[in-house]
Amino acid sequence: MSTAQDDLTGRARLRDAAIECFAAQGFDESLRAIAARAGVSAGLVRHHFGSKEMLRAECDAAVLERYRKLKVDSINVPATRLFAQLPSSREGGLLMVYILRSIQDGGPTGRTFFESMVAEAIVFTKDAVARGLVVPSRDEGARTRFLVQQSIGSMLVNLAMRPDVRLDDFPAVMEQYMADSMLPTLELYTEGLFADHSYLEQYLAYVDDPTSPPADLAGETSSYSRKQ
Amino acid sequence: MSTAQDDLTGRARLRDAAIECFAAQGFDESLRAIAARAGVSAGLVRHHFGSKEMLRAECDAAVLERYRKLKVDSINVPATRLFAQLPSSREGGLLMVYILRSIQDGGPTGRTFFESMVAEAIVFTKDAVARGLVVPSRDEGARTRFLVQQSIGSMLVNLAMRPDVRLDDFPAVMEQYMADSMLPTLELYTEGLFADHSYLEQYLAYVDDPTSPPADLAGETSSYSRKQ
DNA sequence: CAAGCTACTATACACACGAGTAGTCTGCTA
DNA sequence: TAGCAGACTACTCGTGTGTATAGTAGCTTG
Repeated sequence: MSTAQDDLTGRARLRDAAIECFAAQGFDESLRAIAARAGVSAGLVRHHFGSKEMLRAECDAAVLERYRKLKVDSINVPATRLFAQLPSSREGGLLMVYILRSIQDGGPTGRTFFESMVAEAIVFTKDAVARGLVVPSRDEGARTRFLVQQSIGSMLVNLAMRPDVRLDDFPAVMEQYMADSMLPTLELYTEGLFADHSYLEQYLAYVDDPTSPPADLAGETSSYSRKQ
Repeated sequence: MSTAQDDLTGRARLRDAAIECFAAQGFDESLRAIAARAGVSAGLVRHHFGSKEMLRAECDAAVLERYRKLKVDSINVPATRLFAQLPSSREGGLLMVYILRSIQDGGPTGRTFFESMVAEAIVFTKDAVARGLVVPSRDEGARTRFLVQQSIGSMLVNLAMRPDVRLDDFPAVMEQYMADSMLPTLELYTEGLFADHSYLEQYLAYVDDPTSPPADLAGETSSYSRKQ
């Protein structure tokens, strides 16, 4: 077995450097830059991992494992929000940014992360609804998936719109995001956005009877059927 | 000036092909693939645009212009939602996907698109609040920016999680996204998510007096609503 | 002490991309 | 018909990338 000793040598240093480089710059970062950050030669990647693809696979696995570990470690430390409760520490911020990069990349790894989050959010939301903390939905699965998509997407856009992420301020990125989004999120989740129920009711009437015209935003004008 | 005639020749065909390739595959798509899609040689790019960067700059400008045009053309055709009302037609879907790719890319062009959307959403929301359609916020600017970030991010994640986008089904992508997200969006915007106001109140109390402990998720225990 | 293995470096190869150049074809004009 | 300007193609070049190979230092082991 190889845990503590190897974690000090090149292999683990290379993997950790790759995780940080991938998180900071994206998965197009060159092997030479990763090796330079690890303080080793570039050829060492092949010696230890065989290829860049295998290096990334190991990074993905390591991040997923650390993410699960961090999650179960904090399961008894309830956060103030439903989603994105973990990026407090540097480790959590790094993992979160890496996962966001994976989703931004669009590959199968990002899908795995995303589906994993959706799955755990579904059971979480189901419990919250059962306990009366969250209002029920007409389609729980669709709502939860949508909420996760929104939360992840919001963080992803926030990350992508930054000029450049310094390699060390992962927690700062996440903390500032939470500082900016906490109030709007709580407002939206608590008080909603629309002043009345007309849009929702009109949509429900429309899906129930597609011949009736759909809702119209500028409700004072004449509503004409848009399309079917 | 060159409009109708040149639109049939290589330059405009190349630009349109580049827009579709960038939207479908991202901005890493090679010039050869773009030229092949346009049915011309790769060297033509340099002849007409000078470099790939300049080609993309022209694509960005063209998309921005078409986006504005499509927006003002549909200003008298109110949509059913606040955001993302345009991707009905093929043109609208293509432009939307291109803009999403720009934001995914993270460059200055994406920032321009994003800030433009935030700016127009702010005036839009302000009007909606004044007309009583939307509930007011404690920080209108932050809320609107957050809502745009969420909407864009949700579409972006939805796009990124797809295995591959066919080059012709841009409207299908957007329509399916809207079909999946319409109900959850209307539910969330109309009915909110939390069953009561405790989380929001606790947060407001916390920011008002940071010495008090922050909110706790398992908050069904004591409801000390210490309102400011 | 010597053999051997492991971690590691340095260098080189193959490939793809964008960039650049020269030459050909086409259509208009005088 | 002659000529010319622009549209367009085919080819070459330099660079950066991932990959592969040869070789070296250091520690382990019989």
